[in-house]
Amino acid sequence: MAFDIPNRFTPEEAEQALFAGWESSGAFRPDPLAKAGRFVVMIPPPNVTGSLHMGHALNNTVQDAIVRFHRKSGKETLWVPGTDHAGIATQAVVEKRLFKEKNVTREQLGREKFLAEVWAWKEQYGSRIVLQLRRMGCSADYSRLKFTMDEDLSAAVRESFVRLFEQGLIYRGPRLVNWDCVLQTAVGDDEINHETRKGKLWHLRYPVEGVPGEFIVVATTRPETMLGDTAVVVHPDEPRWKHLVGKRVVLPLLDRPIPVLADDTVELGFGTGAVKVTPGHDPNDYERGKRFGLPVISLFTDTGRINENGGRYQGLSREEARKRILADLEAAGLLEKTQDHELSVALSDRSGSVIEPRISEQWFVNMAPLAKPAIAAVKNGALRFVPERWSKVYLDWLENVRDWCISRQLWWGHRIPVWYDADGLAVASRTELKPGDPHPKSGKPIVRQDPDVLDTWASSWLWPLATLGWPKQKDGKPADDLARYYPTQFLSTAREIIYLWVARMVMAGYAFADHLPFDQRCPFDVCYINATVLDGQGRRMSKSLGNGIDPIDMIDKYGADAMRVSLMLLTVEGQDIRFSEQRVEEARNFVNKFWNATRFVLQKIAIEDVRGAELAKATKLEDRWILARLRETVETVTAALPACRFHEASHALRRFTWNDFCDWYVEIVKVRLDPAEEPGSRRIASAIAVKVIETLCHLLHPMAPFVTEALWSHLKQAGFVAAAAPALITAPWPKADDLPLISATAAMSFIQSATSTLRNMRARNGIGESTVVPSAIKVPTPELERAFVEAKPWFERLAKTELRGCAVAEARPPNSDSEVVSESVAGVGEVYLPLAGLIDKAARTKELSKQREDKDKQIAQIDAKLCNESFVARAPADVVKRERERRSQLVEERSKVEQALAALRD
RNA sequence: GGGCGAUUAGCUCAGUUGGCUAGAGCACCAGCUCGACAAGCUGGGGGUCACUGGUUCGAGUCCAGUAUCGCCCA
Repeated sequence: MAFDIPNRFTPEEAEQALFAGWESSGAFRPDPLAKAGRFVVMIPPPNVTGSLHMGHALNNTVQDAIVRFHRKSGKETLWVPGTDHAGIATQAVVEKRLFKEKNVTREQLGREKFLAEVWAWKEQYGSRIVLQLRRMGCSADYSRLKFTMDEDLSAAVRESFVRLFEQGLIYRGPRLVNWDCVLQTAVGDDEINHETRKGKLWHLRYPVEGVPGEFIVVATTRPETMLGDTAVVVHPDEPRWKHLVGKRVVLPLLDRPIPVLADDTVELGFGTGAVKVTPGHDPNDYERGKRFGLPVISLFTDTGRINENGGRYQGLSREEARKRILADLEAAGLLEKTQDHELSVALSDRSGSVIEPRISEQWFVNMAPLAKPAIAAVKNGALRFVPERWSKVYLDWLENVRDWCISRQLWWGHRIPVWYDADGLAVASRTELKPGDPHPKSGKPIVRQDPDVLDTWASSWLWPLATLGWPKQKDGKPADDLARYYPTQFLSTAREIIYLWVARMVMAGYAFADHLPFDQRCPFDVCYINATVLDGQGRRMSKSLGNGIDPIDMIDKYGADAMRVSLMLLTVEGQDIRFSEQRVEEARNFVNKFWNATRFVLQKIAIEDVRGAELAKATKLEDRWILARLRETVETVTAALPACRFHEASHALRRFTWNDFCDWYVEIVKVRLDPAEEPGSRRIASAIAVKVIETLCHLLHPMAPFVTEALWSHLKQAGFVAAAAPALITAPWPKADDLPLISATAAMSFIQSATSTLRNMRARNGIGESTVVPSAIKVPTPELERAFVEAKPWFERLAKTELRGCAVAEARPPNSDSEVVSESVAGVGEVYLPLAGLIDKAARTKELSKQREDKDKQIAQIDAKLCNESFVARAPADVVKRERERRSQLVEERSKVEQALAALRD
């Protein structure tokens, strides 16, 4: 016994030490001596308040697999990790906590003290998600860990703002925004969830001016907004109302006359056919208002109460106002009817409150000029999406891009670098201005800084640039990392943020990476869009459903490798995946299978048993076969991994490891690994087993880094690994060409097939596995006759049989069961199992008759093709040839079945 | 309303440019403690490839339409 390792891989004991070993050896840092080019990846920075969910687990498994593959392929590899400050989410978390623990609001604390609290919170809890990435085994360069609120990244944000401001691409103005009345800030479209709710549709009567008793009826789901109506529009062809176009109606309760206008965007025949227009509180009406030049009335305060424009309703909340207004309308006889109605309600992602569209002063970026090069990048191939179809989503958004509201009425975030003098003249500045400093434009004293902060995306769109040091310069040249590692090669992310983040990063690349020629500024070559991880029943994982799976739980239970491998096995390009704990368990079983095969081999042999073996001189069938299969597997995985075909790579590895290596090769050579075996045979079998295992360590390493590193170190410790590399993580990726190109597939698959066939015959004749039975085989070719001479010992062992005869002319022994063995290349043969006892003739006759029927059917199908003149004339010659060969093989199979039937009758 | 995706075994899914008898894992049934592994081994059953047309010598694969489900945008 050369070496012993436990019979189970215990991730909980191994993972931490392996990870520490990688990190302390510097394996995660880029190797400037690497010769095969560079490979750089930016992590999509997770939210600093967050914790790892299955989406992160998948995305980071993908990145780590790709990164590890390229690192092992000899590239200078860098994966930059980090987190973003998630303005609104983080502020909400800290506010809630302060109120709960200290019963203070942020207003009571004041801006400075509150921000100190947020930083304290971040120091304490903000590293959680990064620690979780490390538990997954992510091989990012943690010495370069970045946070969007770091000083250097903040300087980048300020630089980008000032540049755009000076180019006139940033402006401030009143706009309809999504207002969160609880958090009292504008929120982005992406920070909103839409929910279908039951509500009501109220039909309101607006009296026509000067025509007592005549009304226009409008329908609304939000009657309280009527206080802000500035017009009523009807379709020009609407029979009920078209005669009123050009007249005015009197807005009830406020007695304000408003015009009746014709507008062909009103849906004809829908609802009452007339629409009230509230430009201050409805996005569609806002657009309408602009077209007609209507006044915009804002009705609500920051907290969602009716303001001074609401007359006697001032001070009421939205809910109270609705009740009072409906009661007052009803009393005045102006409420025609109330219907039940389903409507879509916009809710704030963070506070859960109903979003109020509201006019407010905000900062915007003029996006159209920035979008142009980002559109061109995809069209000219500088940027490629995988799967390709996502490029359409990207282009659709960019081609219809709207200006970006970048201001948020929050405290946590990058404060807008704009200062005002007493006249309100704004100036953007790279350096901090203080009250009293002269205004760079007017010379008058500065009186205040803009109170707002920037949208978090306004920092994350700079991520690939800012993490590498932009805009810092050294002697007029870009920072070292920026010059060396920008642009990157690969981005892996979720489809939800294709426009929020991906598109904006591309824009920022073209706008700001001015140390490079324009056409080289795209921040990454490939954008891989991940699958969505669904639960076992195909539902999204969500907190409210409680169906989420915590990846850390999976790691605790099954190990990081198992979780990663399960995701790799499930990840088919472009398809969503249904994930469940059972999948992790299956992957764990696979990891353990490989572990145990290695354990077995290492128990049997030592380095002395392998020395001097030359794989290229292997002559035995099983040796040549497994080396050929190994070579194929290296080729498959080496092609599939960098192309993000993770399912293909992982399945090829599982199939080869389990079904070829463990089930056949190891079983076949078990005896040859024994010290009693003839040394030459033992040496070559041992060397091949070690070669397969070592190669599999490399191939599996990107998806299962821990177990492969652990096994490889066992191999190394036992002296089996010659590589100079200190660890598998940086050891060179195997090359298919280093494996001998020899094959024995046809004969091997015939013998494998014969083995299975005999096992099957034993089972159906009720022969237990401990009984060795005699058998005979009729083989199709003299070549197989020879192959069997060599393979006989292991065939007998694997099929638990004593092979009495094996020849082309082998005769059927009397009173025997038989079965056809047919392999497309090797040909048709037959396995005989002489039975001492009785054969169930009736049952067997029935089975064989069914087989004969099947053969007849298949022959008839082929005949139909071959008799078809256009098939013979038009199908490619090799297809026709294959059909002819197949037919003769079937005829032979049929005649063997016929013979078996005849033998039964005797 | 517009766009995208899916529909193949009981379940989850593969299936290259159309071409051998449509595959895998799980589940199921039967057997196995054989000195790597019961997280295992051996054998087995199970499919009208959603439906209707079309193109083609040939369609799970290409085209059109229908149905159902899911996602995104407005």
